[in-house]
Amino acid sequence: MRDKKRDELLEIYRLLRNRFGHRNWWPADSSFEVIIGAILTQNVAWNNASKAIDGLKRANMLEPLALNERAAEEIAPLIKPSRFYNMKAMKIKNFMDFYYREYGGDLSVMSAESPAVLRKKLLAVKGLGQETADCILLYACGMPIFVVDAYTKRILQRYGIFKKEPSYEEAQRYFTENLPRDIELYNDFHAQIVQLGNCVCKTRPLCGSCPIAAVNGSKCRFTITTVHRSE
DNA sequence: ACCCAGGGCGTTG
DNA sequence: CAACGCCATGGG
Repeated sequence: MRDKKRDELLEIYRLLRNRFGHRNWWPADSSFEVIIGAILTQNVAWNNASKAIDGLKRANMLEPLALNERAAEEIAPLIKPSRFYNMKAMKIKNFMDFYYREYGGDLSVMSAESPAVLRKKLLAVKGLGQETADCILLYACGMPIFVVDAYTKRILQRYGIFKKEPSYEEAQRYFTENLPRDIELYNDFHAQIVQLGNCVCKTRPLCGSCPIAAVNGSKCRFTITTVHRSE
């Protein structure tokens, strides 16, 4: 059947959704907070990023105008829990410069760009890579862009869809070419994958050294029905 | 005392 | 392009 890949992906999503319920992403009070959160959560547990967000909020810094006026040195101490805080303060700074220079600090103006153009512009901001840019496009701008992370690539490999871990582009292409162009599906699918990564068994089901979710010749089901929730 | 988290950049080979 | 080192906190 021509829709075999599509059905397989939808089956993975169904398993996850059935296990975890709708994830209702992105966890934030505003779209602007999504953008800052996307930077702060780079290579760190969400718990840490969340603390950094609280730090900004307590200083009344999680607003475009306030954040735009502050130097990176003033932002850094507020986001220490997010790890790599000096780098991330500079990344936030770089984004704010771009945000005001190009769009006057107005998200609706930025969101009026075409997804392809905006993606390219975001990637030109130092500190925003593909995953961060795509998180902004999908979760802040509501654009139909599938977000790939380390877990996503591992799923494709451990399911045997790819023999080795695919590149970001390969993984993204696989999802967007085989799934219906459905923003809500893109939204929750990625959230489900992250939730799976946060589950605890012996080790995390999708962590690099997980013995349970390793390829075993047949299709890996991640022991979805047997892993425990981390929450 | 480990290990790893919802990455990205700069530098090598 | 792949494979590194670097950035440098907090929870299990």
